[in-house]
Amino acid sequence: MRWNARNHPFVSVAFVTAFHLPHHASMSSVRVRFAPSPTGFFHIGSARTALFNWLYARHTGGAFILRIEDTDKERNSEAFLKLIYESMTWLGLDWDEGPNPDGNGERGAFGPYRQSQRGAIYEAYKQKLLASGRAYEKDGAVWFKLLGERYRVFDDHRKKEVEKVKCDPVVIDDQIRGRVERMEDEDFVIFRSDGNPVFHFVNVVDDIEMKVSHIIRGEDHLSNTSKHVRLYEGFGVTPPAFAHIPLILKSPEMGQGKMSKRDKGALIEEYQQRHFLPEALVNYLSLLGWNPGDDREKMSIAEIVRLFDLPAVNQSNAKFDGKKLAHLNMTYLLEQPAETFVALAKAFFATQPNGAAVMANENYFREIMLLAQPKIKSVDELAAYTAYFFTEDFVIDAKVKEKVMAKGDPKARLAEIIAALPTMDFSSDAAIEEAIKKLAAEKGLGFGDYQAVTRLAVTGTNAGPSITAIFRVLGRERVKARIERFLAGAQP
RNA sequence: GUCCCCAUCGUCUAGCCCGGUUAGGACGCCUCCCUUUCACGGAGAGAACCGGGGUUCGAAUCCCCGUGGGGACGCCA
Repeated sequence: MRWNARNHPFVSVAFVTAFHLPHHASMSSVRVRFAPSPTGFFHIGSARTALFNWLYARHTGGAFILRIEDTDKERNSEAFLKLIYESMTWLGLDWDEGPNPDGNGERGAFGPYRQSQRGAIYEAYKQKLLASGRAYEKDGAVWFKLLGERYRVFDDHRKKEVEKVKCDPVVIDDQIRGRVERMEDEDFVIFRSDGNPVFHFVNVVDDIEMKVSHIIRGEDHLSNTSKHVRLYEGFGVTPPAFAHIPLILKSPEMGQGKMSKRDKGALIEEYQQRHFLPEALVNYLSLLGWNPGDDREKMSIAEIVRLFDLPAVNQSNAKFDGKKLAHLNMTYLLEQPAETFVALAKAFFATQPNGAAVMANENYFREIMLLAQPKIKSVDELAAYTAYFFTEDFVIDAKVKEKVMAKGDPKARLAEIIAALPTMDFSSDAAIEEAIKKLAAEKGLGFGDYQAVTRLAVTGTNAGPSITAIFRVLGRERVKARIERFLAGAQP
């Protein structure tokens, strides 16, 4: 089915209602939550789920809750917890309720927001089920009891006999997928024999207690939803709206299946370290499984917030494309004001081993960064792209050298440049250009005959800012020294 | 194996609900232009309706069956 729930008759009323809702209306009853568990690195799939929840909350003027699902004592870690706060903050996904971003204390009227601190609540809900006969103890664990006739059957997959319950299928009216039916026909554990509640149980209890109105989560949870709906029924509570968003899959060159933590580009931390612009990442992520319904791609966060809605979310999984993300990052970089870009560059070089040396001369640094701004796709490319400005110890690209030296008499051109250098006007790019053009004209040559070889000698590459800008910034003496050294063949 | 979800260029997608398009855009790739290299920018090329049946004058669009992809089947979350 290629058309989506935007057109689904069941949700069309909800769509119209949401559409006419004033943005950031204070009276919105929408409450959504992002509920990660601090058991691993914060990856792109989690970020996208968080983003869609955040977007929906901001679009409707509802509340965005961060709840920490730290019931797995074995695998939790404080470091991963901190990473959740940091990554979300970096992405600009601020939450209205939940632990404070610095990890000290929390905000919101429905806390505590860490499941590890909600034991008493879970216990009370367990007692409710026990008292109403919807839960029972077996093998030291507590099980949720389905209603219906029981029978036993051999399960091929699990290689054992299991007890099944005859009951009606659970019907889920998903905001994105429409009507989904699924059979839930086995009792399931809600408290482990070690006394700890399991995910399905705490998830539902918390969503009830925190008055969550829309559960927006990955499609991998769609098959859990039938369990959750049965639990809501068991508590006598109407389930919230569900919206299962498509998954992010590996790109074809990465292989098959869901994007996993081991895949290149899967971790938010990675983009943070590479100094990607968070707004570019957010823009890209928003386009994975959603679009504004027209050809717009580059959008400000505010615009995405305004346009985003659940029925417009796609139903099919999307493959991750690092190239498109890089392109988007470049377009954002291109439009940064000079001061902002220089600040970005400073933040990046502050993390580099030679950063202090590179930034030693403020004006020199600034000029070079601005020369590089229109040329790079991400800030972390600055190190390699501008390296030869900050060291005499740069390498000559062998392949480029071979190519450049093969044509004409490049050594003669270099000698001519050296000869012209002492009287060359270095006051502006235009003056340098004029001088080189004059030299070329005298020899019956063109600017290009000097450009490539000079660039090779002075920078070691065939890519970079204009050669005139390089001359001016480097200064007469360094240009001369570099060309002389190149002619002497002293470099590797 | 069982159940659930999904299916338009290599990739992200528009079009599908409400049948009639030269099937549109973007990334990537290629060519050309601009140009002082490399980028940017501009122009263009190439590139898709998974297959088969139906329904219909007419199907990417509606229905069915395959196939393919993804997910779930834990005292993980």
